Amino acid sequence: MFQNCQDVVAPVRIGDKWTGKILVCLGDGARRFSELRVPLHMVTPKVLTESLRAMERDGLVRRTAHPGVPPRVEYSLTELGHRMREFFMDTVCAWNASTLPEVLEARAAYDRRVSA
Amino acid sequence: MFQNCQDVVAPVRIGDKWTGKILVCLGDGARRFSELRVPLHMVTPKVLTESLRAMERDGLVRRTAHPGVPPRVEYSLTELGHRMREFFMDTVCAWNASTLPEVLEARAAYDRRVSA
DNA sequence: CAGGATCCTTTCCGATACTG
DNA sequence: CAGTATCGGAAAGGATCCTG
Repeated sequence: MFQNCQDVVAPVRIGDKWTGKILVCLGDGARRFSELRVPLHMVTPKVLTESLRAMERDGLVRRTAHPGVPPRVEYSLTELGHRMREFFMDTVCAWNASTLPEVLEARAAYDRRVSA
Repeated sequence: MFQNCQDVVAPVRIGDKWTGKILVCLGDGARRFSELRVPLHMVTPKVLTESLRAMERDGLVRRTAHPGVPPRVEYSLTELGHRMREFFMDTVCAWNASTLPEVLEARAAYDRRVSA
């Protein structure tokens, strides 16, 4: 799902470590807190909360708490969040992917030089 | 010079803290190590070296050492570096700038809500 | 002049445990 | 379930001093 956005090599980043992936995960609909943790490799609740709070503050994400027990909270993208996701996927990830071969080759060449 | 790329609020980032600014500074020609430090608010040599090394390794920057005493080292953008700079300025910074008002308003509204 | 070496602070992030 | 609280390690970034 994140083939084009692997943070291992991507030089262009958005928000913190999880912001981009959260945008993608929420791209096709609302998700609950626990549902989000799965595609995010079981990121700890603390960190996920921090990322979601920041995104909510920036107007990218909307938090909807359904009353009752057990609690049920859903996160979804705002209109700005959707635009941010499009920009991230179509522009940033696309550009990262397109330049990746050049960067990798440059790194290999550099490493060859310094180790020599 | 960095009006559209202020890292205070920019959600989209490139490389480390100084990468974007270095790209811009080298945009209109080669610069020496010390020359680079000025527009970068006297970033310490250690950090600047780290950033430049990473950019050199990624094939964004070319390092040219002119022999003699005192030493003279010039940094310039590679072709990939120029393309990266264009992408950064025209696409990333432009997008940051265009969404900035919305983000700031969202933040203000959020802060008003939580402090209330 | 162009950095390398050291030390230190800050920030990010993960692990674990607990709660309404 | 959806978090919060606390702790600890790792990494980023900066201050200061030193060197070819």
